[in-house]
Amino acid sequence: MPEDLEDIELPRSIALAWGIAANPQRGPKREMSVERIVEAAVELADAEGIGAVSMAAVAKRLGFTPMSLYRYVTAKDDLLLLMQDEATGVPTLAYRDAEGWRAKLDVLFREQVAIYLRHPWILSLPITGSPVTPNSSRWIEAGLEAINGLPLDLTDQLAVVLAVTGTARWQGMVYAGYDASARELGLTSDEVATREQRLYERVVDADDYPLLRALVDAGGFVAEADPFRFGLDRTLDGVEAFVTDRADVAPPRVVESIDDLSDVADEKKYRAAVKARLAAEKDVRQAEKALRQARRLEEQAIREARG
Amino acid sequence: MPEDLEDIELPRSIALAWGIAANPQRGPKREMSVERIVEAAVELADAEGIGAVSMAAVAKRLGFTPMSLYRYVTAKDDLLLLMQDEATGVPTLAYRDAEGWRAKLDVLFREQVAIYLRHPWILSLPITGSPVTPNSSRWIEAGLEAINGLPLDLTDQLAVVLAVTGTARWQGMVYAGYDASARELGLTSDEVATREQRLYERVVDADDYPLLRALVDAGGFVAEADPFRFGLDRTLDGVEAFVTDRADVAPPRVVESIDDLSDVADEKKYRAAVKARLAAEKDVRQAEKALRQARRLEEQAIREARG
DNA sequence: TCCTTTCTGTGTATGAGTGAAACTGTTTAT
DNA sequence: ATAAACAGTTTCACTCATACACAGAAAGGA
Repeated sequence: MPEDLEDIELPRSIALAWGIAANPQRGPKREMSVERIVEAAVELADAEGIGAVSMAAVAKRLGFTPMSLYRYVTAKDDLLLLMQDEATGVPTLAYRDAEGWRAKLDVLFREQVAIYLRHPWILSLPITGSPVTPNSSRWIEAGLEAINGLPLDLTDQLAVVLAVTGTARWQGMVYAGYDASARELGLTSDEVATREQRLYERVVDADDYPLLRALVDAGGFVAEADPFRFGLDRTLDGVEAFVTDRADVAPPRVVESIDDLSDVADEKKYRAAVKARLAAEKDVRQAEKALRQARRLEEQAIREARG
Repeated sequence: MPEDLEDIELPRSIALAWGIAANPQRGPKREMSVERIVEAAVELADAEGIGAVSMAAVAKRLGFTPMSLYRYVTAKDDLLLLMQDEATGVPTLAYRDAEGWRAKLDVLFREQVAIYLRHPWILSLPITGSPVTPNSSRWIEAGLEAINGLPLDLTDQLAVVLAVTGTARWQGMVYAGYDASARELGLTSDEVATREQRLYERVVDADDYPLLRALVDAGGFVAEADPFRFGLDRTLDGVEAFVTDRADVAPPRVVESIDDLSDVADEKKYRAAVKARLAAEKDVRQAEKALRQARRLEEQAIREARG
């Protein structure tokens, strides 16, 4: 590891995001502020897309000349990072009211997707590792809180949070893509899906793509089912199975339990309670699964009775 | 649904991608070709990033003037779509040799990640729904083939394929982001991770982000574990559990079986299905009740352990 | 009080990008 | 043979990020 890694200069953009950048003491009064600039840029991006965000356009919206912005932001990339953090915002507290880690993660997931739909341009910004910004960090924190207490070691916890984030981002990309096409073509989202279905029908032949062709013929791209819902549910199923397996071996790690619970007599009772809860959650999942299956069978029976 | 959706004009870019664009009959011989242009553009993007891909730069690489490209490609966006399809390529046949659907999906997953690392600029192109291009379609086809025979209906099959694709894309984004930072800063990937770790250490405080801070202190961002591996494994676990549950009831659906569904009208079966569904709903309610009880017990145990 | 330093917002300039339109010369169908 | 269709070029109008020099404003030190 080289020397300079041990004491890194904070990049100006990150310092700005955390509000710990040095502010000038002398000179004329500032007429703008980083916050106002970022706000204006976000409004612009929301309204007309990220392509409309030029230094000149942002400055014009604020009533200043383009170059004046560079007194606040060192480069456009800085501005984009700050925009990302601003638009990402923080999770609401709704996830705390949700019962169980699955429901909590689900709330966080849906809020993230909603954000990507509200600010789709976030998805077109270049990613550089995980953004070390305050609001992004809050989402990670919330995700960790949602699964806190599960018998997962720290890297696995991060992996679960990342999986949810990634799924949200993926769904956001696809849906925002539909929205963008819709706006561009002047159609509704459904019509765009229909259009895509038609394109596939026109272009995918059964010789080269037998399975895809079957899927297209069955109307797979205009189905009302939400494929991302399914994917996330399976992922969480997998996590659930994983922690249920480990609940027997590894003790659950609640954040307070790190120092509080280890030396208490009732720890055994506590562990048993957690295990019971996990088992109960699994029971619920299984019962719900059985219910879904029963519903499918019923629908199939209806079709058969009609046909 | 509007009229024009019923018979859509193929967008020129998509027609080009499928090689079914009308070629001119008269006039001077063409000196270039769409393929050569796309190839040159991809080479440029691989070498110097998508930012280096300007019409002028591509033309220069081919020894022509910038405007000449517009005889082959209607706009830069077209070129970008074609580049994406070209760089995406097709899956190798390795997945066919893998045993079992999980291994097959895993091969496809890793190949996709590798592609994103080889052509990271793909990830910065705007997504418009799913790209209706030949190579993208081949990946979907391969994914469907990998899970063909599992007791999943078509929309769920698509959901599984999409989940794997999304995870690959997500991993690609994060890793390519690290690569990009590494190149930009002249560091190795490990050093970039260390740098990020240091930034988090500097900036995340334990009051606002207790769990994230604990993760950072434990070196969670320089851990050698692969969080994406974990996520994908859990997702596939979930899919496996899902199909195992359904295997008892639903017959496996191979592609040929699509049209020989039972067309028997059976009212008795339908009534039984409804009854089963009602029973299942009751089970869910009971399981949820037990879960609530278990949660209460757990909270009580926590309080006792603390007090 | 006055001067120096530091900072603000502005004006101007540069190099690079997309792409429209008009132009010259070539090939093919009729 | 002739006209239509086309290839590649040239020129032009526009937008963009940002470097640099400037005039004036605020604060600190003499």
